[in-house]
Amino acid sequence: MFGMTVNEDQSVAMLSALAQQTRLQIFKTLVAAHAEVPEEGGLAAGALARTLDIAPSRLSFHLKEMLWNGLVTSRRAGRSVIYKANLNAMSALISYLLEDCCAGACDVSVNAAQPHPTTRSEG
Amino acid sequence: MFGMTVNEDQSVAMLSALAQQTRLQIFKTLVAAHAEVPEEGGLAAGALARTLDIAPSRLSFHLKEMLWNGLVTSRRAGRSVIYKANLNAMSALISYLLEDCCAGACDVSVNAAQPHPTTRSEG
DNA sequence: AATATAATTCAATAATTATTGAAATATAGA
DNA sequence: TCTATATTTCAATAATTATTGAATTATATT
Repeated sequence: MFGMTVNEDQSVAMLSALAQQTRLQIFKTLVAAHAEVPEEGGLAAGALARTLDIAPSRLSFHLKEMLWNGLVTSRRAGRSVIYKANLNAMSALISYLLEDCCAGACDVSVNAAQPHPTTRSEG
Repeated sequence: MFGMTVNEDQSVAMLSALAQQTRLQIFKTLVAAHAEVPEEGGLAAGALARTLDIAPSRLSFHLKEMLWNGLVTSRRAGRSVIYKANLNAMSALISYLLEDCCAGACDVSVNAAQPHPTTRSEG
């Protein structure tokens, strides 16, 4: 019913995960390949590495960084490992910034682009 | 009329500024002392240092980090330097996360606490 | 000018984070 | 089992960021 929440330490960890160009790009790329359905959507590590043109070990390092704080999830599919953005975690972080950090004083005009029709509503 | 916007590099810089416990606490403390009126609100460096119980040089280091990316502003008042949270910058960052990073797919239930009545509306 | 207060800068060091390429692990298919 | 593909781990190193205390700069008061 209610979304997840995060505390200060978790927020710092998630912010750290996003505060790096490569990782922010990883997240954006995963969002573009997102699907709400649990076992669908996301991108294989290899595909990500090719898209971002970075070495596999480097990608692995950054994905691990994002995995442990819950910003992404992973599942194995054959010999590939599929990574997927965790939008609930991201929402929780943004809620933290809005509520705990800004005490509601930050007016964010939510004229954000509507979510993609096919990836709508929680599973 | 419209709020400011930030690009990817600026977002990474601002995220880095927030991705550190001391700096996140600095920001929170400044938000608590915020006022919309331009030359009012904020906290002197010394007061901040005492509140957070950290060495002046350490505080200075972190404030500088937050100054250059616009997350806080400063003004001199006598021999004190008053630092103030820049909520417009924070709003811009959150908008970036919501729109550019999550492509609008992040539904943040804005049941955030209403802003403090005395600190409401833009100057 | 001399003194006190407030804050910043600086140098030294410590701690953390990022990159690279080689080696290891896991899975699939011949 | 052998081989190929996909990914992760590891060690070495580089780069960045954080902390400390002393010195400096800026402002105000006497």
